[in-house]
Amino acid sequence: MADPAFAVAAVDRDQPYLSGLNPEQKRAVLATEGPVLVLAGAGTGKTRVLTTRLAHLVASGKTTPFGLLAVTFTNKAAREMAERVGALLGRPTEGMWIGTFHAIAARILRRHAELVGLKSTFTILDTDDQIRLVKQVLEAHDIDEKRWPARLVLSLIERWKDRGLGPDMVPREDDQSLGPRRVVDLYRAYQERLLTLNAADFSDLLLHCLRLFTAHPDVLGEYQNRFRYILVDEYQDSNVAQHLWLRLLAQAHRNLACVGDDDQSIYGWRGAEVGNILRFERDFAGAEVIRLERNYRSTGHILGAAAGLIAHNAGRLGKTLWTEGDAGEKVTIRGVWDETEEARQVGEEIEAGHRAGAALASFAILVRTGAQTRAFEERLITIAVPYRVVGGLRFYERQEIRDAIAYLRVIAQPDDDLAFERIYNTPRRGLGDSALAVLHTIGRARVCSLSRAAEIVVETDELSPQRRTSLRRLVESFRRWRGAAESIPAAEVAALVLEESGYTAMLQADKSPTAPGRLENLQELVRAVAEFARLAEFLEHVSLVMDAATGNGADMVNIMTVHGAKGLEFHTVFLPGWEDGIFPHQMALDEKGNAGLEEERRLAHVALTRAKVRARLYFAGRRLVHGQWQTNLPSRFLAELPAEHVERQDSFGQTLGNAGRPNHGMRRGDHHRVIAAPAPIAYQLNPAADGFLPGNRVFHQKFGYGRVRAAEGNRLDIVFDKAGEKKVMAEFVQKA
DNA sequence: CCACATAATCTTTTT
DNA sequence: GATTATGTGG
Repeated sequence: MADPAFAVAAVDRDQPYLSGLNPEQKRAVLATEGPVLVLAGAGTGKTRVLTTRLAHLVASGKTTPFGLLAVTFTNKAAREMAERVGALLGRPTEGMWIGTFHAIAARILRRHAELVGLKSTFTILDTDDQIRLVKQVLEAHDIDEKRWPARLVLSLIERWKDRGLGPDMVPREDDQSLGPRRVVDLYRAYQERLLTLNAADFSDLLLHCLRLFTAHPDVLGEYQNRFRYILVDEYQDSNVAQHLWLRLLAQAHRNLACVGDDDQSIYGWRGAEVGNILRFERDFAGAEVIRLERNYRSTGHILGAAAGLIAHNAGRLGKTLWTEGDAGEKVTIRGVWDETEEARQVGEEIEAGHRAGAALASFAILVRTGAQTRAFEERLITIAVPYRVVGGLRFYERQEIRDAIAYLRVIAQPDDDLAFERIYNTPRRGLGDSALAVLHTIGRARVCSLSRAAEIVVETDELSPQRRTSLRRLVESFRRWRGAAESIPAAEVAALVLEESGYTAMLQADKSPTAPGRLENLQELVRAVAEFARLAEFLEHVSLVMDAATGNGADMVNIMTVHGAKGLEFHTVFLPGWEDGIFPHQMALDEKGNAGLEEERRLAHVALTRAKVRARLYFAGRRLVHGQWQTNLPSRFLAELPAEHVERQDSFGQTLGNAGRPNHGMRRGDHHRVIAAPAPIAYQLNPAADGFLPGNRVFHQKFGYGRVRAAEGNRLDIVFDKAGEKKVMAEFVQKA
């Protein structure tokens, strides 16, 4: 069964790729059969183990690349893994499935979409689309958005989805009432809407897969047989749905290796379930557990500080990182007056280090929240030190990029109403809410997309002449662009669309300082499209590979959130804002109590272990938050760092011991007592749309009374008493 | 329907 | 402080 070429490699008993691995790492590579859990602490060579293991499975002839599935959380991790495995094997990883949970689930789903009620061309929605969809659902159910913001409702829905629960599986006690409705009702409506839009959100990729696998054992069997060996990275970040998905896929061969670190689980707010990793041995009977504890990254003091901190968490699997390296410098703590001083001190140290010959890229400033980057950016600009903000505003999330993509989506997927709504009046073409309402009415009546409704309505007199002309131009443009998409390369289509839609012209006319940058971004988008032959392929890439061009190799200081820094390492790490309320963040404390605090502590642990040689912690006495001064106490985490590994370096001399300080977190959002609103006054459609005959007297909301001259299906030719002859949809008139 | 002004809410982290 | 919802006048 194995490819002979690989069998030859298996004869090579040397297995040179194993050299240089420590005993535990080697065990993790060679334990190929049965369930395996590799607990890999920070800096213990996890990636190396993962890639070597994959290479070993192939080189030893246990399977061909075809039988391998490697799952990661980020696209970056997937790319790196593919590259490194390819390098180890000396050949491309063709046939091997390496990708994120979502990308792999999408790939499977595209093949069997019909079995779950989707067309294989389904669109993958981003958060923006999701919010707009929830808003529509809220509106349709007449729920006050002030009391129940779309974001909140969506997060409730997402939490269920993360747990693998469809609308019919939600336990009643988990549901909440929103006045006349329950959240589950909205969830159900939301899912129905997604199906009619032929769309899936991110979580759906997995949920639909789960349904597919359970309802169609033959399909499941196909994948079970194929994937002889399954490998999962960052297992501590997996949610319940992902866990179920893996379990189904691994059932046949039971060769499932999960690599992770419970101490680095920092995505609980996104539905990640630490329990997955804590329960692994119970879920997969006979699992072998391997601990990687030897750290190759950080000095002794840094590891000691991190270990002392994380020891305050209960419910760990327990690992102790150790190193043979030097103790190095102690971790420093500095109290500063405010965030300006904080930024100034960091800036000075970077400048001094750089003068002494250190590369700028060896410095990282890791913040708890994105808003904290500003002070540092301002400071670094002032002292002319180049920096990059990693993961800030991502390329594909910029407004102009999403607009452009929305155009492409409507071309490739005429049913994509959300994309259509986004751009049908961008740039301005005199089409507002009222015109949109007409399209919606037709869309509902005819069970068709807005795009299609637009095509229909321009043949009638439903809209005022200016608006009809405007809409007709748009409809004709889309027709033309769709034709073009058949014959010319995708990138040319994109360029054509931006030009002909007037989008480029709109930005050129825009005098705001951001406009030139936006135009450049659009050019970059066209370049990105050029890497794909077909528009659909590009769109798939966009929705799944949301990470932007990672800053080129230029020598710059790195500024990013701690979340964004996971998996990275730097010589010197600055950790500002270690204050209660900031880090740990108040919201984490308020919403999830002790569990939230523990997750924050793991986050702090991740932050510290990014440093190879030097870690500098800061806390400020006061700080401008939302334009208001806020005074904070030093983070309780500071007091948890073992004294022998840290050094105070300021003259404030405040004590850091503040353990046991009660947390009187204020609860936000007092959303009880929802007032029942009256039923909506819906525009009543004439249910008997057909059946109009020439000569019938009819009444129209806008045009008044008239007489049918000709009828063709739903399209009527009516001579109105006052308004004259008009073409009108039957849905809009009543028999008089 | 659009442009401009004012008001409110926001920021925890992201595939 | 900045983005976004709402209101007013053309």
